[in-house]
Amino acid sequence: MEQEGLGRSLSRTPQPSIERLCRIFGLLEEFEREGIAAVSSSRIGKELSIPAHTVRKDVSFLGELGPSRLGYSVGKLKGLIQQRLKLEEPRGVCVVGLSELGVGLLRSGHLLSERYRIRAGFDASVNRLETIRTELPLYPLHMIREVVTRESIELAVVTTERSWVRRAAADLIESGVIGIVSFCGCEITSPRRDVWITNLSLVKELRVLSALAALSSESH
Amino acid sequence: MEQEGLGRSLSRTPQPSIERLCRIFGLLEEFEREGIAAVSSSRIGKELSIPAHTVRKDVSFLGELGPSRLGYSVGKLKGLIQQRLKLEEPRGVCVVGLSELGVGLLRSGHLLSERYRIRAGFDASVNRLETIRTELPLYPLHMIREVVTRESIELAVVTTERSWVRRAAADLIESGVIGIVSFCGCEITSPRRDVWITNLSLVKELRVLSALAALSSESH
DNA sequence: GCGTGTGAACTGGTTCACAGCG
DNA sequence: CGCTGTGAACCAGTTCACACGC
Repeated sequence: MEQEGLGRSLSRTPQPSIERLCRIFGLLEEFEREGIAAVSSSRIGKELSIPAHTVRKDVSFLGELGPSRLGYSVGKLKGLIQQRLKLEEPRGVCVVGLSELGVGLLRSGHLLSERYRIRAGFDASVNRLETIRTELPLYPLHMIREVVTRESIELAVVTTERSWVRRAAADLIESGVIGIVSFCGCEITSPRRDVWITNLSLVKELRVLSALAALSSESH
Repeated sequence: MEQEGLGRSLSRTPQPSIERLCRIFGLLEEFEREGIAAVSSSRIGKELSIPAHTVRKDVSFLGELGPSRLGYSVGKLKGLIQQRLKLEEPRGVCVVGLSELGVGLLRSGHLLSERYRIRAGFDASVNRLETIRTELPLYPLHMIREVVTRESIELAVVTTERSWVRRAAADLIESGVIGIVSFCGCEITSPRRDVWITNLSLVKELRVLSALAALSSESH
């Protein structure tokens, strides 16, 4: 006797599938905006460079979608992903480190889904804080714990310089953040199993691209 | 009779290994800066959350490192990765799309390795171009082909809004770019096998983080 | 026909385990 | 002994192949 349908847990879904489902979700939002009502696994696959059978397999991890064999209903599939991946509830976000890149992210926050509202910015330098013109509340680094707790911020994007990241991450985690995107050029690892960290690095991406290009051209 | 040592091609190295090697390379640069001369596979692994044997396997794809059984020489390993992954030659970079995020990236370009120099910025709006204060040369979008060719720019970071990405990517590719990092919130795919594209999206990362957090807490 | 859903088969990348060297 | 290097074993995730519904 096992749990069925809605109740089944996704905990044994492979992480790559979860990531693809998040990408699919973003694509479905676009389709919805364009007024497209139904979409096939192969269309999704083409758009995201994922084989159609992989799309179908990923979707099948979500459980029952109900019958409809002429492509997925954009709305239904989007709703299902949202529900099963717990993407419905809005989460407060903060930006830590307000150098050029940090400010850029802060200011482009309106491009994020409205589910991820930027609620605060932090920087080590009070002088710096004063020069930044924005309507968002800005605070010095040492107020992370107070503010993150008060505003129940759950996600953070960190763009400080190397020497500050670990400290900032520790403070964030202590204040109950559940996920961190680090964009500092160095990598940090999570000290706790219940806090997830993603490291992004433009240099790393540029390196991978040049390596791939160089290696693929090398083999004729 | 097969090719040996220096000559062996990396073309059958798994792509995940190539990516890890690029991350290892970044770490080694840090170690070098800190004056650390030797480092073990387990140290590297701990720093990057990669198992030590995977680090060793990845390194072994590079071929001969020469004998030294008490950890890797930071300098030698860095040199080897650089050479085998063709990371030595500097590559010109441009930023396409100068909204908040684009300007942030443009302005934080000095944080990139000096191998990746930003040589130009592009935006659709001439008005916008005029308001941006920078020493870097800025151009309207329609000059991509001319400028990219002239300056032999090989890599691009694109942060335009959705509707412009594909056009911009097409122009970039036509002008000989070998890799594109798209940071537009939507995904684009490469029309050519010899041009590599990486899609980055902050929203996607935030979604993955909340999904992982929600799912892992769900299973007690 | 075209499309999804899914157990079963497969495979590339990871992991193991141990030889070899300092 | 610790640490690298690597063929062989393994397995998670992908891919296949086919049942079923429109």
